[in-house]
Formats: sequence, C-alpha cells, structure tokens
Amino acid sequence: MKANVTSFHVALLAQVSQSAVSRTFTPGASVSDLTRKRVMDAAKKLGYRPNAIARSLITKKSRIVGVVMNRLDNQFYPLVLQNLSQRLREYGLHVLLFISENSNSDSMLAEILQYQVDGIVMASTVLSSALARDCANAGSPVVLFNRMTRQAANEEHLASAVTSDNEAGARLMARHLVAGGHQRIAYIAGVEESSTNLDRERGFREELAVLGKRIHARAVGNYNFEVAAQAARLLFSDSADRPDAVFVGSDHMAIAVMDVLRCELGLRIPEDVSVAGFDDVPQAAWGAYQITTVEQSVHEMIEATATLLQEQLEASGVLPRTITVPCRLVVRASTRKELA
Amino acid sequence: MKANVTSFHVALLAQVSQSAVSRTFTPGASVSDLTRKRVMDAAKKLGYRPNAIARSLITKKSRIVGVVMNRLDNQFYPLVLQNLSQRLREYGLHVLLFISENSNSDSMLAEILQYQVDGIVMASTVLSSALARDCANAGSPVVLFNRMTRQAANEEHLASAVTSDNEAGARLMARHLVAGGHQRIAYIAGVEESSTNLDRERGFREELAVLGKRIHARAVGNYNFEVAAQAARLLFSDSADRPDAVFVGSDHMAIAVMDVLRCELGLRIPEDVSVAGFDDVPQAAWGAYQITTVEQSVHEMIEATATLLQEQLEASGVLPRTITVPCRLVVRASTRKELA
DNA sequence: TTCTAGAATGCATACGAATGCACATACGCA
DNA sequence: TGCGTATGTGCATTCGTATGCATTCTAGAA
Repeated sequence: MKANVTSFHVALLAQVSQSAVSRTFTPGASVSDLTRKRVMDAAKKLGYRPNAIARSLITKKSRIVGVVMNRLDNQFYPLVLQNLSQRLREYGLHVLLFISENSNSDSMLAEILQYQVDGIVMASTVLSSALARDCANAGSPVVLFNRMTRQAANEEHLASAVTSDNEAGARLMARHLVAGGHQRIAYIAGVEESSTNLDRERGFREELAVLGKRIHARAVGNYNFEVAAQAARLLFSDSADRPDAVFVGSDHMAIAVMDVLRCELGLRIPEDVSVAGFDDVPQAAWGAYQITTVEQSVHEMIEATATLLQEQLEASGVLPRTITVPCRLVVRASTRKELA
Repeated sequence: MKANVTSFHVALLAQVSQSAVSRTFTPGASVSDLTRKRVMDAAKKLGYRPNAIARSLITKKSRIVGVVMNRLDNQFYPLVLQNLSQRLREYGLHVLLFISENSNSDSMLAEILQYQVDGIVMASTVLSSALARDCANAGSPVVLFNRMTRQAANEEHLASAVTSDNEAGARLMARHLVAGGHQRIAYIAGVEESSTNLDRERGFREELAVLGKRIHARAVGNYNFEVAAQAARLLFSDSADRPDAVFVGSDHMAIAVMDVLRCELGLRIPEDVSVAGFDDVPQAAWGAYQITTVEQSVHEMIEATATLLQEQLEASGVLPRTITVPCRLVVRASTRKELA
C-alpha cells in the first residue's frame, strides 16, 4: 500500500530528473523518445498518477467547472447536467456540482471560487451584480444557463448567457392555441420574476393580442409541481367560467396540471380542455401525457454553453455574450387542433 | 480587477505574518482575538478567499468526493445526486461529478484519482477488483451505491456498499401479486448481471415458488426505457397466452411498459393486466400511472452512504462494510387487489 | 517579585508539479 | 574547422497554504 507516488519517485527509478517526468506528462513538451519511454515504464511500474491538485496550483488552471443547479426534480436539468458533463469532458474539464438549496447562493459561490474553478455554469439562481463581479475578479467566467441577468446594460459584460428563444416559443404556442379555436386561454407562470417566465409570458401575451385575444386567467406555479397543482385547482374552481386551454410555463408543471384536471376534476384532455407545456422533457412524450409543448434543444444549448465557456477560457479579453437558441413547437395530443 | 489575493497580501495589510492569516482561517488554531479581527478586516478589504487547491496540496485532503453515475434519465439517480450533494455539503465535502458513458470507466477512474478525491461514490459501474485496489492504494475509500461487488469474499474489504434489501422487496411484491389472484405473472429484468437485478429476480422467483407459483414469462429491459418497451411488446405478442401481471425491474421501465400496454395494445391497467415496478420514483405516483412499487428510501440510502464515507474518512483502518436499507411495498392503482 | 504554564506569533519549510534559464548535445552548412 | 540553430536535459524556483519549532508574550501562582 504505497501512499503517494510522486514525480520524484518516478524520476529516481527512471534515472532522469523530475523535470523530465513532468515534461513527459505535459503534451507538447520537449522530451526525447528514449526519455519518454523510460519515464513511462517507471511510471507504470510505480502506478504513478500526476497530481492534479499540484498541477493546478502552479498552472492556475484547475480544469474544473463549477455547475450550480437548483433542484433536479424537473427532468430538464438532469438532462442538461448529463450532456454538459459529457461535453466538458471532451475539453478535459470536470464538473464540480452544487445544488443550491434556497437562498444561500452567495456562500455557495464562495465555496466554488475557493476551488479556483476555470468557469462557472449557473443554471439556478439569478446572479447579482456583486457576485458576477466577484467571479470576474476571481477570473472565473460565468455562463448563465437558461436565464439572463436582470439589468442587461450593466452586467452584459460580466457574464455570458445561453437561453432559448423563450419569447418566440411562446408566440408559437399562442398561435397554435388560437388556431385550435380556444376562447378562454389561461396561463400558469413559473417563477414570476425569472427571465424565462418573463419572456415566455410576454411573448404569449403579445402574440395573443396580435390575434385579438388575451390571457383569460392566470396563476403562478413557481416551476414547482405542487404549486402548479394548486394553481390548476384555483384556475378551475369556478366551473362556470373555466378555461378551455392552459399554457403552462414548463412541462414539469404541466404534468401536475394534467393530473389535477383529469384525476381530480374528471376533465378530458383535450376534449374539455387543452394543456400545453414548455421544454419538451422526455416525460412530455410519454403515452399518458403526450403534451404539446415548445422544445428547448438541450443539445444546442449545451453546445452554446461549451462554446461560450471555451472562448472565455482560451483568450482573455473576449467579451461575454449571449447566445439564443431557437425553439420549436411540438404538437402532441394534449391540445385540440381543429376549430371547435 | 485584482487577480490573486493571497494570504501574504492579507498579512501585509494586517501587519501580521502569513501564518497568522492561515491560522485565522483554520478552525481551532491558536489566534488572539485582536489578530483575528485585523486579519478578517484585511481579508474583507482585499476580497481574500483561501485557495482550496493550495490547501489541499499540503493537507492532502481535497474535500472532494468523486461521484460516478451512469445516465440520469432514470429519475432515481438525479434524486440521489441531489440528496447526496446536499448531505455531503454538511460535512464540507463537494461533489465532482462523472457521468460514465459506456465502458471507459477505468479511464474515468484515473481522472478521478488525479484530483486526489477523499472518497468515491459509484452509482454506476461494477467496480473490478483491480480498480478497487487502485482506489484503495490511492487512499480513496469507495462506496458502491445500489450495487454490490461480484466476488464478495475477495473484495469485501476493498469497498463499502449501500443497497436496499432488493430481495426482500421483490418478495413483498410476489406476495402482493399472488394475493391479487394473478395466474400468469411475468418479469421484466433490468441489466441481467447487475446485483440489483439478480437480487430482485431471485427474491421474486423464490417467493413465488413458496406460494406455489412460478415466473410465467420473462424478458429483459436493461433498465432502459426503449428496451423495456420492446420487452413488453415481446411478452404480449402472443395474445392467447398473455400475462395478467408484470413485475418490472424499475419504475422507469414500468412506465415504458404501461405506455405500450395501454397505447399500443389497448389494454386496461389493472383490469386486463397489473403492472408493478421498483424504486418508487416520483413519477410512479403521477396520476396517469399510479404504479404499485417497492420503495427504496433515497433518504436512508444517502444517510448510509454518508455514514460509510465518513467512517472511512475519519479513522483509517476501519474496514469497509455493507449497509442494507429496508424496502417497503407501496400499493397504488396499477395492480389488481381482489382475487379475480 | 519571580517563576512557570500556556497562549500567541513568526520563521522556515514542505506539499508535488511546471517552467524559465542555462547548458549540453547533435546536426547542417559554409 | 567553425558557426548557428534546434533539440533535450537538469537545476532551481515558484504556486499558496499549513504547520513544526522556537520564541515571545501574558497571566496566574508562589
């Protein structure tokens, strides 16, 4: 049970200097074939593994990206996490995962920065100006995932961002629902002040207006399963004036809504009421739900995230920027198509 | 934009030695109140954050736990990840996440070990003897999550493990299905050679035998959604001799099975056929599925994992051990209860 | 007042790898 | 032979923090 095999031990056995060992394990360094072979042999014999911690200390590159997520019960985020992890691994980057409980996201950020992460992906909290500045000072570029900073002007140059085109997606859905002949269209919001919700709600409202309609009723689901279920009960409490369509701010919430409508209120979908979601998580395609939704391409969003991270890592001085990924309407069985 | 504030800069400003700064940030070290205050003030003024990398190098404790998972599409694992992350954070540990794609789990392990992780949680691959030994040599205790090593005798002392009592859980389900008067009971396996599947299948088979029944038909779903759907199609291809109950190796697969049975084959659940799962993921409780299942308590399993990790971290020389968490039958609407 | 235990502090070094610099060697060409 | 260039190598230092040791300071007891 040999504890720590260091480059010195390898050097000793290979009869070369420690530098030679280091160079052998540094791509592109100048080492002769003979030396390399001797080092590799000795390393294998001793079971040597370069110490990433020590390497990070001197190179000032930890090859670690901090990823902050909120909760993982909305399946969208596990998918993001999985894709992101695999994509970053191709760059030789690794994911240090933080699940932000409630509000202590600044103490969490402190922990992240202690690890000298090369970058941060925030798919969770809104980043305050102060924190964004902290990260910038610490030399850790930030990519906001699926959310924008509030005060664009001021923080634009502090963090990159990836979002899908929430507004356009919501517009598509507005047109789809109106085309289906729905008259009393309701909206269930996510977290009200979140950029995703603001954009989706704005797009939906404005496109409805263009078509001569308006949001007939509205409730807040907070991107939360239980809260969304409550919102649905609320919206449908007045049986005389119940909506004939509900656009829900996420598939995850839409499922809660559908369960309430069908199991508790005995309504048929889409005969009695249409339900639509947003995200196109795998569950939206499940046989029992078949939710009409707006697809956010996880693949493209991850690609964009990787791009933004990389351009911040490679060259310094590159200004952060925002990439917006297009959305796509996915029509399934949960909404009525023909005019009533 | 000041790049790196080190303990020296703080020491300079606070007019103390670098040691004093270090001690101020080391719980339990000997520092006077006056010194501590001056250091803290200076640190705040400069925005100083201890460098965890440098600290790790000298203390040989990275406070990082490597977590290896397979895919995150089975919701059980995101839940585990979320709970684990939060639980470890209470110990001041952080999660370095690895999603193992297919087979290259040994190259992945090499990467993990380079980061000098304090421990490893494997919720993914079976750990070979060789790799287990590598980890032991590297001083990183391993906790296998939801899986056991194959050759217990030899590796027992190489890795700890947490599993639920898969066999007992499957027995409960066997009794439940038999009590429901089912005659042609089928089983859809997960990954055939996995310890979870072996235990579940054995328990199920043996308890059926005790009750004078046997597995009427069997297919393999590989813990995969699509494969499970195929398995269901296969099992029900002969309409003359179709099962009247299916015990599926995981809820995730059970959902695929239910979709096939209802949407493709037009069968009613549980009137025409009962379906049962394993895990009790949140989706199992969704209105459209309401799956009778065997609960694996994520909470208890995480607690056990944390315990095992901690006892390996604290004291050296403690032998690895296995904790088995009890299962519980959760009866919902997807299985027939009364005798037919 | 003197002595002593204990706390507080600073000095110097260590952790393990990367790298600037100086030097050695090899090769090609005039 | 001589010079210049390219390549390979080792020495010594560096990254930022923790910590053993020696030293100083404080306070309490004799």
